[in-house]
Amino acid sequence: MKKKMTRREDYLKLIYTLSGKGEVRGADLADELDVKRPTVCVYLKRLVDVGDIVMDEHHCVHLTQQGLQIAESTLDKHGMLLELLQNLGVPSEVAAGDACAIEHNISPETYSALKQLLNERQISV
Amino acid sequence: MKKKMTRREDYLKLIYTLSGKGEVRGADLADELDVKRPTVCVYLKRLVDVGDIVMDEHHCVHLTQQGLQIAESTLDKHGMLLELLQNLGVPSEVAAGDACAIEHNISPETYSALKQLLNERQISV
DNA sequence: CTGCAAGGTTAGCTGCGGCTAACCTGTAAT
DNA sequence: ATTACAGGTTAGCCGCAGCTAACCTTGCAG
Repeated sequence: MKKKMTRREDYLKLIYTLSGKGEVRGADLADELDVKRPTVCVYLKRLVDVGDIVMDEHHCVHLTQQGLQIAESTLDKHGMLLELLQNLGVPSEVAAGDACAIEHNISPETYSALKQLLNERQISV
Repeated sequence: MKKKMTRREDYLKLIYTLSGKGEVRGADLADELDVKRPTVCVYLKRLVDVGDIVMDEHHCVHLTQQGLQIAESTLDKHGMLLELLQNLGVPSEVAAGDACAIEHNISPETYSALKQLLNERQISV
């Protein structure tokens, strides 16, 4: 029975995003994820263990190739879902929340089907 | 911070479904949910506490009005998602799994939007 | 150079939803 | 009537992802 790291994608997505704005520290993550610093500290050690990130000598977080791949994949799903829901008329705020909730749980098949649906609807505008 | 009973809807859905086939016992639930009997036993006590079910003198499970409402609402979402995904070409098995994963997390707005989308597509066949 | 504030870490706790081992109970079969 | 078995329950454990309190380590201002 493999245990699911339910917040893994949330951390990696955020690290990816923050990486575009400079060095990523635990306190930043805690702030954005709305959890406390010790929680982040402990979780980052697990992400190091599974090979998603590395920490440099200044405690800054960097994605590994593996972490980068997961982050990009998750952000891609998130973006697709957000666009689709907005296209369907769901208010942006609500759509963002739903996209976050759904993105961790869709199969490749559903991803493809929804993406194609989005493409059709965008073309037909 | 209210703790989420993440499996609540799964239990209620299943109790609702099994109720149509006779008395519902804990062992049946354990079997279907793929967890052990003690796990079910403990969880059922929590469902009693929150007012979703009652247990009769023979240890059989019955939905309260509240539990019934949640079960029906969840099954409704599940059915809608399943139909939609199938309509979009996602294989039934996969669609069922995704519907299960998504049904717990969609907002009323997204529900409405997806339902309307489904209606449009069904009409346009 | 010193000291404080910001941020990292550790220890120890919580609730959730699992598990096993062990025990209790009630019905059905011999 | 006895017994065996199915099913319910209890106790005690686990890992996850939170928390607080307390501590350690900086780096920067003065």
